[in-house]
Amino acid sequence: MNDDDATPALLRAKPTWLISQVSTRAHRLLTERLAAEGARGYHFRLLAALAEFGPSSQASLGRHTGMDRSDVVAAVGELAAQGFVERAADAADRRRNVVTMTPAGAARLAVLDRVLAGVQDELLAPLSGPERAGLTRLLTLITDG
Amino acid sequence: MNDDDATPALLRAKPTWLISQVSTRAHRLLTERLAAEGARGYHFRLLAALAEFGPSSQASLGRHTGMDRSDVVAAVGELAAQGFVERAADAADRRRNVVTMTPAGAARLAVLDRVLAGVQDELLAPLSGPERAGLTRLLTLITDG
DNA sequence: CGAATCTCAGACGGACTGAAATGA
DNA sequence: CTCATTTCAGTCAGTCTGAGATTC
Repeated sequence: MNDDDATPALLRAKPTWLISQVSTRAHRLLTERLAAEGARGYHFRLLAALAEFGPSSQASLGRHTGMDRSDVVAAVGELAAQGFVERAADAADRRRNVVTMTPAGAARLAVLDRVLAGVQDELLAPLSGPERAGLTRLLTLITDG
Repeated sequence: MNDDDATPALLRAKPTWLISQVSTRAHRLLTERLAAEGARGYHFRLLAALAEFGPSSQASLGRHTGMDRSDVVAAVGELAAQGFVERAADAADRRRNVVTMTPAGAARLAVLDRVLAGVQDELLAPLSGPERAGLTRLLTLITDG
């Protein structure tokens, strides 16, 4: 009963299994490291989108980040409460709430980006530099294909 | 509002993001294709463990498949109701339920393994043969490292 | 009118914890 | 007594659906 944690070969051989294993570990790492900063993955996603695309409606943020409309509402509320973004009615289209990143939000994004970079290093520790680039390339082929 | 589904570069560059994207797609494919056979991922995992390690206690199956003890109970119940496994008290250690795969279960495993092979092909369609082998190698390095 | 947006309220399956009962 | 096993109950965060109100 000591070798009881071995995975069946039928499972270990499947790329989908490996991906799901790695993804679970990545998600755990990410959640832990961000929680230590009092943040969640949604916060980084939203701030990154605001930094790249500028002030946006909440619906647009949802599309850019792959988040559900309901979850955008909640996460933007959290970021607003911390002073990292501001919510304001759009004068031109009053259906919309325009979300804008504050200077504090930009600083926050920089901090979280460093946390995320650390997570990449932890996760990919067994891989060399070229191997990491190769992995990124293959994964990108899949998501773009 | 047409290029509204672009992902921020800060996100796209992170291996953890790519892995999570690919994992989500893999999970969706897997769930769909297995549902078309009236099966779930847990069923394949359990049958594969039984095929490789022989009759096992439920706790042991949980360790082999990375499943939670509660979920093993439920999934074994489903497989038993379909006649693919049998549950019997262990004469030697009566705390245990020994789970045994039936001939029908072995046939079921073969069917599900073919379904899973098809899912790999769908997911990795953009990759060449050597690229698929390379991806598997890198992912294995991460999980074993 | 149809379509898009914001918001809340709850569903839904997956991962997990606690605890009780049984027996080694 | 301590530990492992089975089982049920229930928690918990993440994802998503429905519906309503508003505005284009």
